[in-house]
Amino acid sequence: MSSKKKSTREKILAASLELLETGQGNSVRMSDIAAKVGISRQALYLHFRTRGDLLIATTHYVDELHGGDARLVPSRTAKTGIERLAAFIDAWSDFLPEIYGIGKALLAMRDTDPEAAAAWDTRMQDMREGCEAAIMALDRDKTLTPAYSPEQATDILWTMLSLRNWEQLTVTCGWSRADYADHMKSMAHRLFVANAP
Amino acid sequence: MSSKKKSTREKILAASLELLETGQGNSVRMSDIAAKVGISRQALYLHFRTRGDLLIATTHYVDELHGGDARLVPSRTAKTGIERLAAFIDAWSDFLPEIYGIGKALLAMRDTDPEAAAAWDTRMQDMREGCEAAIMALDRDKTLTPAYSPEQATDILWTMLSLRNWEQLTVTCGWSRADYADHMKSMAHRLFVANAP
DNA sequence: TCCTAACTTGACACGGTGTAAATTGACACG
DNA sequence: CGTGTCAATTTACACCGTGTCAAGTTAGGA
Repeated sequence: MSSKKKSTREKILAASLELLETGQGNSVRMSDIAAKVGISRQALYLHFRTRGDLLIATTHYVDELHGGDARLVPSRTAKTGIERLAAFIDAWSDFLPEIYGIGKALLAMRDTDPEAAAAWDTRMQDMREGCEAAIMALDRDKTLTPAYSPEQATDILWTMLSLRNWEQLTVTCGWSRADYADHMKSMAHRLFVANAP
Repeated sequence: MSSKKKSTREKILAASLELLETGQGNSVRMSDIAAKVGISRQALYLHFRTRGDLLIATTHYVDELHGGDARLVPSRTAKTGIERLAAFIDAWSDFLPEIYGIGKALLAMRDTDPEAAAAWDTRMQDMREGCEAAIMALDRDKTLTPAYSPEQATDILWTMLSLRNWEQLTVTCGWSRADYADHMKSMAHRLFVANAP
């Protein structure tokens, strides 16, 4: 933003993101990133303690690039709970493809790197709050189905919207991004809105 | 079954399964399995070419133990599509916990081991056929919602019932197995049955 | 000019997988 | 009884990716 010539640190983050974005997930190696930046593998360790650190920093970089919270604003200004739910799903549908690669990488490290797991978990926890807010808005409007408690409904919505499900539906089942967004909204409506048509 | 003293191969498979069942997934090493059996790590390679092979063989071992297809029989004998859908979800809910560990391990190897990926994929493809059959039964009864095509409905049901979703709902959200089965049935009903109450 | 920070090269330790060769021990068969 | 075979053993090593370390280079600023 400020300086025209990017710092090495930024170049590393950009390269890391670019490699991750192709969906290679965990198979992106330190040497791949170094090669892409045009520096030695060891130089990466001058900027990031471990691979996990670099991946975590990359997620922050993504937030910075794409304005993180800002994109959820429309969902917060929605009038009804039903509109809020739809707006939230739309915003999330746009965001998901951008964090696909990095998410895959962090998820793959879950078992071995607690820090990476924590980084991903806080992100998903933030997202869960959005789910909860939408469900609560429905509840306030008395349009939440009595079939589930607000907490259960939040669990379900949160799970439905997971990165893995997005991957399965788009990559494996071949759904377009529009299909994904439309059907998720339709599903959420059928699942959570009382007396849905 | 036949011989009282298990062959080393069987002992290996049993040990592998037992370690995997604790949900450690990919972090189960060859040396762990060897130690559990009480043989040397290298001896494992006399029975299985690679770690991937061993994991794949372990999935077949699970099938053998738990009768694979047999448990889906009730769902095939259901009278109505609605009953069939519920019976299928019940059967799957019982099966899921048994393949959790091995599934996690195979999924973790997806990116690096094509054979392991293929082994898991065929399994999931079989399961998808069950989803499809249930959806088709609804369609035949004219009780499938017009909101989704049979294929889309199959995609959705298949995704809903994924191992990852089961993991998130039970492990992370703390649902009991009964909660899982009940809510999945309820969700499927709301999503797929026309004019669901 | 000299200092410093960033980066380089080269070497190495560690952990995990997989390969190879020589050895032991048990058991069956002629 | 010997002999062959088969399972399993030990030891040693190659490969790969991460992470560390030491010593040398280069560019820019005081």
